[in-house]
Amino acid sequence: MPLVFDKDLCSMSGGCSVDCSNGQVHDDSRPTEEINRRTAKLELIRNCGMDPFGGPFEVTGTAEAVRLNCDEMAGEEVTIAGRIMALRSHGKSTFADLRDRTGRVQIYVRKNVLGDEGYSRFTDLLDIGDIIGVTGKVFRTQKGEPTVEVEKWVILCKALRPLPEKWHGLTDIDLRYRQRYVDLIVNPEVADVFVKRSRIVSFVRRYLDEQGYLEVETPVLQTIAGGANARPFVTHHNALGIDVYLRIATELYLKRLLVGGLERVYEIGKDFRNEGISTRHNPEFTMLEVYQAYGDYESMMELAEDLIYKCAMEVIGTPKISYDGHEIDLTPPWQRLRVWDGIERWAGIRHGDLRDDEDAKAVAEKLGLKMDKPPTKANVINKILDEKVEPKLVQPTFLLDYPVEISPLAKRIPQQPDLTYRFEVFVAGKEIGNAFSELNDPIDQRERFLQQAQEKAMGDEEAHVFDEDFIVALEYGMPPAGGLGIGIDRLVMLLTGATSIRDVILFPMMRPKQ
RNA sequence: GGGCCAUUAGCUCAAUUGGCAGAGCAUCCGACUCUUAAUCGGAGGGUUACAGGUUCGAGUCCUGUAUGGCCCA
Repeated sequence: MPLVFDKDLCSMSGGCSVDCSNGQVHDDSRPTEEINRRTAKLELIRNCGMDPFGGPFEVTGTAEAVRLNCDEMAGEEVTIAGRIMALRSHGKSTFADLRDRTGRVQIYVRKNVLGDEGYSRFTDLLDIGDIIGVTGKVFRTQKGEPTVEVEKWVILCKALRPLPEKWHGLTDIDLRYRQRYVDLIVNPEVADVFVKRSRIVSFVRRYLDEQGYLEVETPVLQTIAGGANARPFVTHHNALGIDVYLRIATELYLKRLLVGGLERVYEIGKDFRNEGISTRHNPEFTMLEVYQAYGDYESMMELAEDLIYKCAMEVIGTPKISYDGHEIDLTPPWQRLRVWDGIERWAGIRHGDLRDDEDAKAVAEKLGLKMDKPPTKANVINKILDEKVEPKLVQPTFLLDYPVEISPLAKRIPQQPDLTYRFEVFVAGKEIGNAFSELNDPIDQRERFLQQAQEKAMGDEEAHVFDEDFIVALEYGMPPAGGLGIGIDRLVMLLTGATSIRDVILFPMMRPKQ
């Protein structure tokens, strides 16, 4: 079907009978009519001596600067660049909204300023979604809107696809995640979340750097995926002819660095766990792990509450946050609650009632727990914490002194050797951190690994793997230390109010279409 | 893994009991030099996610598949 353009434009470009059905790609997934219309304009733009895909362009201002300093800048010439988000044409003049990284600003184009040709080029060649640069004087309209009256303009990139509707934007959740770039263009609050995320990560680095921690990078590809209880992704190294795993934690390598004398190290990076996807889980996620020689889980509690409190102050300016209907105050010191006190309080089970696997079976039955794993002591305790205790921990809470069975890398409490110096941090019922006094006794560590190997043999695919080399490292001597892990995605969720992890990950894992 | 729900124009959504598939925005044509969800007049745009089935007739009912969401495990 032939497209007919404005008569002036056609004469200007020396005849432009554009037939879009001719030689155009037809793909069901493409809005072909609109794409063909816009594609046809590329030639017209070139005929006008412009490059539809532009080149470098120097700006002297931003949308935000014009908006904020409109009156001071009135009459001044400014050059800005951005994407056309809206067009309001009035015949011989047109208003448009231009958006750059700082926000939106209105521009005003008039025929008696640009001339007949300049004006018709603007209206005929440009569409919503195109990126342009403009130069003009700042003024305030009668309605008070800060505006740039365009004297010169240039196209910097022609957009071939139309943007979603201006008012509702893009709401289809599937499309928003798959085409995050469109989401970012039309839903400004999405960009805000990722700006905050960047500030959070940047603050964490600054905070730790200032306290003398060294940022390091340890292997993502590992032959033994340890440091956590989770199933890894498997891949293959061709030259070595071996399977390797994507890491599930950085723990064991960072502790090797403590052996090596680095004393204060941290890593911020991706971990990968081969498990389900939910509002709290993405298969790849960002984890902070920090290790402090000569510290313990007490010093890690101080670190965790201070770091997160100061991070909130830095990024959102207040320790009081609203999250999922809860009003939460991150001001230290945070509540401390021993695991067994929590279990007794909310499940009515006492430490002495759950000593071994036999007790566990009875307890699971008594509480009516639906166990998807064998009802061992470790699994039943985990289940009780998951279902009965953790959801109650709305205000920031350190849950302390975890059973040794579910803490294979944490140091035992000498007076209660079935418990460890380990805590998890909960806010709004969600785990955001995990820490312990690190086990540095190689003999005990070997026993723990053996215990885990037994669990694995009994069918627990998430049990910790045996890592002989790590034990060798411990045999060289690792200073007593505290270690802390904080899920960066969870922290970002908390500080941005996001209830789905996918809202704080730019490109969350999605099943491919078709 | 199980249950429930959703999928209709580029986007956001309607469509009565199974009876002609619609609106707004976007697009195209026309008018308009201070609008801002601009306005006014006109036009085009659909394999109703996909594959089957029931029926005179299916967006609507049934079966299966795909993707997503929520809940449960």
